[in-house]
Amino acid sequence: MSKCEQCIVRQFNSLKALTKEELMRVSACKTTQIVKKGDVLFEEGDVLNGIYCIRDGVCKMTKLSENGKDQVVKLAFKGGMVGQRTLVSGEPANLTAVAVNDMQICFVPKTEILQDLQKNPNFSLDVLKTMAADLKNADDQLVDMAQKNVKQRLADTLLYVEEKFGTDKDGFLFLTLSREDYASIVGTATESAIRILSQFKKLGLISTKGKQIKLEDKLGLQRME
Amino acid sequence: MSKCEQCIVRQFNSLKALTKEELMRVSACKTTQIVKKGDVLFEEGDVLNGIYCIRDGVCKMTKLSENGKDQVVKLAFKGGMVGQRTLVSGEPANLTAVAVNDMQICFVPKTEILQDLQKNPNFSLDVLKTMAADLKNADDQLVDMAQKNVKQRLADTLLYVEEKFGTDKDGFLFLTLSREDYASIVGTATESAIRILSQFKKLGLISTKGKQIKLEDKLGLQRME
DNA sequence: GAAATTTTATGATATTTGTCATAATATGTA
DNA sequence: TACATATTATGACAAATATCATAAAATTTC
Repeated sequence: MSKCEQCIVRQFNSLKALTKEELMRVSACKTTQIVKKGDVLFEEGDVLNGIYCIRDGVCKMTKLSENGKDQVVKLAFKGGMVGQRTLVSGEPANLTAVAVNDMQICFVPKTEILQDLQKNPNFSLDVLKTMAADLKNADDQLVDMAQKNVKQRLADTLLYVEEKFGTDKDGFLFLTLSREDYASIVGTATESAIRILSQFKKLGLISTKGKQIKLEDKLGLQRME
Repeated sequence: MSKCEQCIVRQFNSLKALTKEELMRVSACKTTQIVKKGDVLFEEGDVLNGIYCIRDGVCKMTKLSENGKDQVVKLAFKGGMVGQRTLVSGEPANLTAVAVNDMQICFVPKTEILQDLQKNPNFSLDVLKTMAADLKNADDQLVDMAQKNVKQRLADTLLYVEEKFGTDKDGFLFLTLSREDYASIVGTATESAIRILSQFKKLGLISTKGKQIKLEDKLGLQRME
C-alpha cells in the first residue's frame, strides 16, 4: 500500500502540516479504497469514524431538502478532505457524499486525526484555515443562490467546472455531469437546466455531444453573471 | 472598564476556552465601544485588526451581490464573535457588519488572539468547532435558499427571529427588522416580502403594528415549510 | 406640530421558473 | 444486436416572483 509520506495529494490539504512522524502514524493506520461512480461514501446522518482524503476522482456533497430534492452543496476532488467538519463537530454527517466518477480515497480513523489536532497547532490552524475558506465559499454561494437567476448560476457552474477540472483533448469539459447534477448544483428543476443549456447552445455559448459539454464562448457566459 | 474574567458573555463563545491568565491579557488590551443602530462595524474588503465580541445588540452580516442588492448572510448577537473567519484566513473581510440596534461590543486586537490560537489547543479547537457549526449552518441555509420558496423562507425567518430574540411584553418580536431587512435575509424583493407578510396577516398567521410583528400561529408558519 | 422623508402597502404587468406530458436520443444489459 | 432503461429535449401551461407605479402610513426632522 502507498505511503502518505510519498503522496503528493497531501500537499493540497491540511495533512501537509503534519510532522514526518505524525504522517507515518497516519499512513500506518489508513486504508485505501476504490469507489465506483455512483457509489455512496456516506450518507446524511451517518456517524463517521474518520475522514477521507481524495487521491483521485470527484464526489458531490449533497443534502436532501424537505421537498425531496437533493441539493449539491459542494464538489470535492483530488486533494480534498471529506468529513472534516463532522470530525470536528462530533455530530453525524450533515451531507451525503456520492462519487461522480471512479475515485480512489484514503480513510484515516478519527482517533488518529483528533490526536494530531490536539497536539499539533500547525495542523489545527491549517484545518481552521481550510474551514474558514469553506465558510467564505458557502457564504458567497448563498449570496449567488439568493441573488442570481438560474441562467447566471448555470453559467457560473459551467465556468467553475472548466476552471477546476479542465477539458479533454477535444475541448469538452473533463468532468461529465448529468443535467440532473447540474440542476441539483444550480438549485433548479432538471427540465429548467436542460432548457437553459439548449438556449446556451442556440446562442453559441456552448456546444454539446450527448451529455458532454464544451464551452465555446466563455466571455459570453461570464457576461450572464 | 469591565473585565473579561467577569463577563458572562464569553460563556457563549470560544473565549471560554482561554485560561485565566490568557483572559486577563485579553481583558487588558481590549477596548469596549458603543455602536449605534445603523452604524457600520466594518465593510466588505476592510482589513480587520482584530475580532469583536458582542456584549449586547444585534448586527447583520451582509454581502453586496453583483446586482447591487445586499444579502444578509447571518445575524450576529450577544455572545457572538465577529471577524473570526477573517482573523483566521488573514484576508480582508468578506462581509459587511451593520448594527441592527444599539450595540455594545468589545474589540480584541488580532495579535493577542492569534497568540492564544497558537498556544492554547483548547481555544483553537473551540474556534474550530464554532466554525464547523457556522459551516453546517451555511450549508443548510444554502439548501433552503435553493429549494424552498420565498413564502417558506420568510416563515422560517420569522420563527427564527422569535426563537433567538424572543418577544416583548405585548408578544411582538423583540428584534425589530424593517421589511427591507426581511427581504434581504430571505433573498427576495422588498415588495415581495411585504406582500407575503400581508398575506400572512390575512391568514391570521401574524399580526402587525407598524413595523412590529407578532407571531399568532407558529404551527401554521411551520407548516409553510 | 407640520413638512419632509422613509417605510409599508397594494395593483398591474412582465419575467422567470416549475410542472406535467411526451418524444427523441443515448446508454446499459442480456 | 436488440431490448430495456435512463437521460436529454421540448412544448404547453401554471405558479412564483420581480418590476414599476402609486398611495397610504409611519417616522424623522426642523
